Amino acid sequence: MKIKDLEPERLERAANMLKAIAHPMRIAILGYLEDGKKLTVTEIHELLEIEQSTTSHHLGILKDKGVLSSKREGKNTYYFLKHCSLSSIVDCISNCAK
Amino acid sequence: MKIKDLEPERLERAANMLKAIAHPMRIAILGYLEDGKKLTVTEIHELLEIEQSTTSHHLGILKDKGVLSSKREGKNTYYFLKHCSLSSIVDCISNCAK
DNA sequence: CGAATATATTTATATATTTGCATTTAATAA
DNA sequence: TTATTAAATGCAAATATATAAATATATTCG
Repeated sequence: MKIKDLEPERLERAANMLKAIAHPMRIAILGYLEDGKKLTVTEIHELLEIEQSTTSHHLGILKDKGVLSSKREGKNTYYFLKHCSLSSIVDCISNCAK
Repeated sequence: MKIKDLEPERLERAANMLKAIAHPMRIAILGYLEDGKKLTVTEIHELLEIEQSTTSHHLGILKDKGVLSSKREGKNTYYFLKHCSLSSIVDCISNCAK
């Protein structure tokens, strides 16, 4: 499948997913969600040492663009990778960014 | 190598590369540069049917962030992928964007 | 040299993103 | 019910990005 054969809507969706990932904090979030791990908003906000609302915003963006899914359990909401193959994007880019 | 072990500067560089890629026109450009192909600014600007200056800007961003390299030959400047593995990012994301 | 062609840069405007504070909603426990 | 904890949302200010028109620079040719 050649990239150049992508229909415009799919191109747009792919660009939006990449745009969602393309932020240092959000790459770091994906880093914590490798290997099918599931974390709550509070856990991520404490790991990254950023505001709770900022964390929630970032997670919302990642979920909205189809990068993450979430599952509520009681008071907590767990976030996790929607497609586990997405980890490989960050692996690849971090290799190229050496 | 775990993503979560990335140092902040590398995280920043990775985010900038992804941000450079995460744009429909620039994904389309990468599409034309698969398999080691080299194209000039004019060729890309005609293929995508966007302004010459806009094309040059996009190519400049991709080059500046380490996604593309360029080589001048006479009047023409050829652009091409710096790391051919970068095609796989777009392949992966376009799969997930189904 | 001057003309033509290819690319890059400058500039301005429009639009989008990031962040955190304050607030709100949701779930549970006392 | 009220209090507590977890998460989401509305808002505003600062910052960043996209686009295109106009201009500048570079290379080749006559």
